[in-house]
Order: sequence, then C-alpha cells, then structure tokens
Amino acid sequence: MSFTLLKHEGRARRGRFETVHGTIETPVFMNVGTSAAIKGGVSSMDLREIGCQVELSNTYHLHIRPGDKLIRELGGLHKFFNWDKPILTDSGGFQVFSLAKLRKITEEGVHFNSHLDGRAIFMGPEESMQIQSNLGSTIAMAFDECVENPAEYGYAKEATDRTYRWLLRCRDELARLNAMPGTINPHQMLWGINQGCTYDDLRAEHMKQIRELDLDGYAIGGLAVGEPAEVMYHIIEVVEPLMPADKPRYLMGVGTPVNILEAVWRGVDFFDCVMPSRNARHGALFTWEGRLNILNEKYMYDTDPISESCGCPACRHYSRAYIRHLFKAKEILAMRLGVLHNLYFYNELMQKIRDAIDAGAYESFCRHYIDILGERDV
RNA sequence: GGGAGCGUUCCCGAGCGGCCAAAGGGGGCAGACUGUAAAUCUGUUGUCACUGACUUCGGUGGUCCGAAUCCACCCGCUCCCA
Repeated sequence: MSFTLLKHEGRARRGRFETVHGTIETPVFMNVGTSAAIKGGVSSMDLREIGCQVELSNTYHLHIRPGDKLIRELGGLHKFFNWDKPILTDSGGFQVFSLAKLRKITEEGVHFNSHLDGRAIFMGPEESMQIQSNLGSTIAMAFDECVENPAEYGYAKEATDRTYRWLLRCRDELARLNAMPGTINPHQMLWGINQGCTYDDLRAEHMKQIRELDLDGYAIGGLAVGEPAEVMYHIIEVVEPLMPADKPRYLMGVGTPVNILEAVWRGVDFFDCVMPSRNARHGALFTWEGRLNILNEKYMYDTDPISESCGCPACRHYSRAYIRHLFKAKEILAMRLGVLHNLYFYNELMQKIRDAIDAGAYESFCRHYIDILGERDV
C-alpha cells in the first residue's frame, strides 16, 4: 500500500494509490453508497460501467441495517456489495453532525437514538473500528466529531481535542483488530480526520498532532457544513502545507464541481459527496455546459440528450423530453438515469482533472471550467 | 311518475351571510440540496395599472348595507321508491 506522487502543477497533485483492492488514480471522486447501495437504483455493476474507482459506504448505517456482524458472516462488504475495487467506510462521525438531535456526546463516545426506530446505539472509537473491521473496507475512517458551523471557539477546541483522543483509540483498536485471526481485511487502513472548525490555529495544531501518528491517509473534515466556500478554501490552504506529502489527502463531503476544482488546485486528492446522486434524484443534472434542471418546462419538447458531450448511458440513449417525462411521472428510471448521468459526469470530471495535471495544463483547465460549471444554467 | 341530494378557482375538495380570491390535497411553475434521517424541502399558482382595483364559486333573476353561502326559476348530474 503506497501513495505515489506522479506529478504536480503548483499544489495540484496527480497521484496513484495502491491498495489491496487495486489501484486508485488521483485526484478521485468516491461514489457514495451509504447503505451499500447508490440511491436511485444504481448498482455496483453500474459503477463499473461509469468509471467509478472507489465506493464509499457508512459505518453507522450499515451497523443499524443490516448489521456489520451479518456482513462479516457473509464474507465482508466487498462480497456483499459485489464490488472488488476499493471501498472507503465513513466512521459515523458525520452522523454526530447530521443526527445532532438524536445523539449525546461523551468522552467515551456517542449515544445515538437510531433514526429508524429510536433504539439506543452507542458508538465510540472502538465500536466504529470494530464495525468497519467487520465490514472489511479498504480504508477505515477515524471516528471523529463533525462540528456544526458556526461553532464557538471554546467548543471547537474541546471537540477537536476529543477527536484527537478518539483517533489514538481508533489507531490502537484497529491495530488490534487487524492482527486478529479471521479478520476480513487484515490490511485495513486508517485515515485520520483533521478538525478545528473555521479556526486556523485549531486546524493547524490538530493537523500537526495527527500527522505525527503516521497514518495511511489524512482527511480534512468538518467543512462544507454551511460556511462560505471561501472559508473552506482558506482552511484547506491553512492545513494542506502541514499534511504529509507522501500520503493521500481527502476533503470529506465535498462538493460541487467548482469546489472540487478549487480544492484540487489546493492539493487535495480524494473527494466524496452526495451532491451528484441527491441532485440527480431531484432533477438537477451537471453537464460540461453548466447545470440544468431536467424538470423545467423548456425541456418538454427537447429531443437532445441531457448533454451532447456526455457519453453516459442516459445521454447515449435518451432525450431530455423522455427523461423529463420520467421525472414527471415519478418513474424510478428517472432517478436511475439521472444518477448514472451525474456520477458519470463526476467521474469524468476527475479523469479530465487528472489528464490536465498530467499535461501540465491544470491551471488553464480550471480557469476555463470554473466559470462554466459555476451557477451557470445550460 | 314520487322522493332525496349535488354542481366551488386546472383537478379533487372545504366553506354555508361580512375576517373569502376562497382551507387542505393533487397537479402546474420555479428554487434549494456538499463525509445521505432527503424519490426530500421551500416558494409560487384568477387578472391587472398589484400596500389597491377588477372578474370568479352551473345559469338567470331576486332578498340584503353586504351572497360561494338565503330565495325563485332554469340547465346538468347522482341516488332511492314506483
């Protein structure tokens, strides 16, 4: 397992990450399948066809349903999901944020009430690692606290310090689990997560702390939770120079195509976001010509594909008018085609980013597309 | 032939004398969505010269200061008994 820096342009990096489940070319977008399913009716077979390199699933969700022990008994998440390429599992730390009304934080860990039936679920660093070990993902994320924005300095510091203590426990627990006989993936990696809200000093101090642990990768978490994009970019600039150059960097939960272009420019290698799949389910589609809402009346008689320049299954075979009809009729196929399209777009975006860095043309690539892929409508 | 109902804004449907351009759904139109409690949520949906005016609750004519709401007749529909 190693990260090779193939080339860089400015701070933008073109890398290659070798894992037990295969090679990942970076920068890369991880396709989000929280419950071992891409919402909208997209399968792991589909992911293969649209250029997905890494899939992301969630510890909290799979623990609740169907249960990580069940998945372990069935041979692990790769087998269960029928996906032999890398899988990254998020730790449950984001649910500390998104399910804030259903949890209580203690030093030991987080007491959740299940969003499904309210039953008590305790998840601390050890539990998160045990669950992720049972799933056998390629990359396990450290159990952290994703803090809401804005957060007071005092609380931000308290949460960040606690996240650091949790990280030490994650490290020890995963080392123990990996060494146990019968572990699904004894080479499971641990990536640490930088926190500190929007405070430069907390971010920097925490980054320095966690890089001393020599983990397999480093993530920047707690961003894109309501702060302006400029603040997010600034935090990346604060933290990035402190990240080990020979380890992959992951900006969690980000983002829009423009966010990704900007973050790659600032040295980030890995991304994930629900935006392409969620927006697709709601009719918002990304194209190289800008964003479009396929539900708009103006597409009623439009026989063009979503985008002439797209090679995705939806664009190869169907018209805007037809796909709009499917959305209007609330057919499952609408979401499926929309999600396939948006994920294809995101994966292609990353491919083009890689090609541009390879060609030493990333800066001009960015300058060209940031304008088009912004809020501009087709 | 006898009896009982019903007709509301694009649709369904509430309203039963003023606080009604008219609840609530649906549909339409538009917007949001960033480590997925999201096939969700928000706004809007008679017209205009839009802090006001005008038209609208099957039709026509009445009662009343005032009618979607009350009365008469007409038109259309439903059900029950023969």
